Amino acid sequence: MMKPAQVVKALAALAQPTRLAIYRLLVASGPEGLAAGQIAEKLKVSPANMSFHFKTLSHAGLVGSRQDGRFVYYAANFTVMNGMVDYLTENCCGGNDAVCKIPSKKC
Amino acid sequence: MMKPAQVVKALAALAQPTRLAIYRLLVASGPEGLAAGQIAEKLKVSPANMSFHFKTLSHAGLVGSRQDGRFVYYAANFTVMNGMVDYLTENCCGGNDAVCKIPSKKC
DNA sequence: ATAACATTTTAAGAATCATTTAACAATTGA
DNA sequence: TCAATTGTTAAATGATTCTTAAAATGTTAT
Repeated sequence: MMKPAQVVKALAALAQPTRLAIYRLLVASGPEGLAAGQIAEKLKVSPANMSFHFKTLSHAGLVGSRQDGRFVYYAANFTVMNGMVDYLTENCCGGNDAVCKIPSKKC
Repeated sequence: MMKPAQVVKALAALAQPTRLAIYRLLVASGPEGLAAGQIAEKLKVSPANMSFHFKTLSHAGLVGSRQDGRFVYYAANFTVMNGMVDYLTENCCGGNDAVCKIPSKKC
């Protein structure tokens, strides 16, 4: 189970319009990911601001990066998001199945 | 599907140690919820600060409240969290099942 | 080497957020 | 009614965050 501080960091990383949009683009792009510049262009964000947001997402463990030539490719890492959801729904509904409103969760 | 701004608001509401702890207590407490004072005592948070955080969680749609005598009971509302998770995982892995790493999600 | 390209770093300013204190409602019981 | 209990609101302060601009790093092509 993730530690609270790490969950907070992941939630905070996603709680920003630009970063949320970045993350969703990467989620939809699969393991190959996208180059920083492609995302910047698509979202109309300056390179410097892009880097700032990537650092936050990286530091939270939500994305990884690899360098390919002069491009840097970013890709979503689902481990942290899965952990985040598990943390939020842990022990949900006090163990009462009948009452549980979380799909894919057996309370 | 939720609007981005609402998702950001929900994520931001949970991206704070005290509020995350509050929410988890409520998730585990089921539909009956807990009185504000019980949570404040358990988490060692001042009433004023507690109210501040409740307002944030309420405004994000993550919790609801009802008055019972002189107590105010708060309870988790799972709709927004489910919507949040759906939003994050929408179109995940570019539709490639084999690669998907999200349990309970059929890409 | 030199220039062009892709991204990161640094520094600065404005905006937002969390916490505390004190004062304010609302409900119950004497 | 009066006092005690429960919780909210408002104002003030300190800390964090977002954005921009400028300079710097690393990579490729000429």
